[in-house]
Amino acid sequence: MPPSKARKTARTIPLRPADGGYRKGEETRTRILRAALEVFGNNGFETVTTRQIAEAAGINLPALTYYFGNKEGLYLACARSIVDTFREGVGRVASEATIALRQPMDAANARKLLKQLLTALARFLLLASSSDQGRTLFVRREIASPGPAFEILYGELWQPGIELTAQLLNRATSGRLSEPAGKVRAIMMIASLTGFQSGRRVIARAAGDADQVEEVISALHEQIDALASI
Amino acid sequence: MPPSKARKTARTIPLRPADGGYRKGEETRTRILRAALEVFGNNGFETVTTRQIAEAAGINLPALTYYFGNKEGLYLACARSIVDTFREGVGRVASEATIALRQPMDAANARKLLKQLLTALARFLLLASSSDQGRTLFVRREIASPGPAFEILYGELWQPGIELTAQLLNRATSGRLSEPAGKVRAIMMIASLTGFQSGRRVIARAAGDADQVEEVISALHEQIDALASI
DNA sequence: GACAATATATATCATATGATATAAATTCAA
DNA sequence: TTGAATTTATATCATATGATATATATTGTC
Repeated sequence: MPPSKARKTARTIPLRPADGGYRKGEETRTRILRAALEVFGNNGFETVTTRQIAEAAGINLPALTYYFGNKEGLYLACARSIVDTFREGVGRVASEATIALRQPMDAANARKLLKQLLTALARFLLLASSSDQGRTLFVRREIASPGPAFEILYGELWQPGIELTAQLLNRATSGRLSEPAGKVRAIMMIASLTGFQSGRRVIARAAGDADQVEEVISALHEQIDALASI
Repeated sequence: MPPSKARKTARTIPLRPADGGYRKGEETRTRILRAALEVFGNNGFETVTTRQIAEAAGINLPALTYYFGNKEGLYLACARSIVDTFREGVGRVASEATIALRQPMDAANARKLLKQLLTALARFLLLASSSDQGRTLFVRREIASPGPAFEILYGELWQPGIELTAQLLNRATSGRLSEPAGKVRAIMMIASLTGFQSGRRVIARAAGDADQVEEVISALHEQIDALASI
């Protein structure tokens, strides 16, 4: 992290706005973003160099500044993009569960919603193309040791996700699982998913990707079913 | 990562051997190692600067070279130290389980060993002083996106840990859980532990640290009990 | 097709960083 | 106490990196 060049004055050349401009510019912008998502997915903020991203995107270095201001700006853009992707993937199910929670709900129904939510999350996380799996690593890294994008990812993904899951767990056990206890278990369940993605290296690729995912889902469903007899 | 200074010739001044030397030197060595463990625990390899470690250890920069050769040497020393600590913490239980596996074992007994193993791991991970918790982050980081210490941590901790757990799961279900399926679940269980440590921020500190750990253990025990009726 | 707006490329800068050469200080066995 | 072995400190280096100034090229509207 060499130059931290205190930026006293406002930047002379303002960065390209995300919307206006020529079409080619828009394309380049997304090219950079995609490359950055891939590279930042597998390596932390400081590990990645701007030149590395530029090369991966097939552009030159100043283009990065032109489109995103600086390295951190690009990193934050990645975080926001990741949030959007998660919303596309599991936002629907999450919203339905959130709405359902506003009314009374019997335990069996809560368990059903919980299964739907975690199944959707499992599929979204584990069936993503291997180049897309980096986004989970990105989130995990920021949550585990906060970097520039922590606020965004924690506030938009992690906290709401845990809270929703915890509430469903509370209903699923007819309140026998206290609120903090529900959070503990929510974190464990979600961590078992995201952690699986990183730790699966031990498993022979032969096992079959889809089979693994189904096994993961089975395990989660069993846990949820077991809640009935807590 | 500025100078990568190709080291053609052998180092002129050999690094201080880990054993011989004066007593003061030995103390300094461990001071540096402890500081590095703390700093590398919370930040990745490239994020951490050697000056940062030197300051944390209260020594000057060349001392780092003198004792560990270079940044990577220190990082690897941290990894080896972490392996040792894990062995102190859960090696006993793990060894017992490994030995027991050499003979036939009924499912109930396998579940008992599994509970012992995971309980020990949970206590070791989650009841560590907050400055010691960094070691789990260290391991998680290396497993998730391999760095200089991957080989050590994967080979000495992750793989054997997963494999042992998977075998116990296999016995605990009287073979109904196939070998790959067992590995999937082993990874999930262990990831739920290590991930909990990182993701627990959401939970109000008020909840009480020890209570959280007991809740984690309860959840694991329930999962293990549920194996009986798979 | 002209020409303002927008986008890309080249060259260069300042600095934080890992590392070393070298000198001064400390330890401890004899 | 002396003096070689060992440890600590000072000063300095080479370079990879984030960023900018500036020039050239491209786009699309009139």
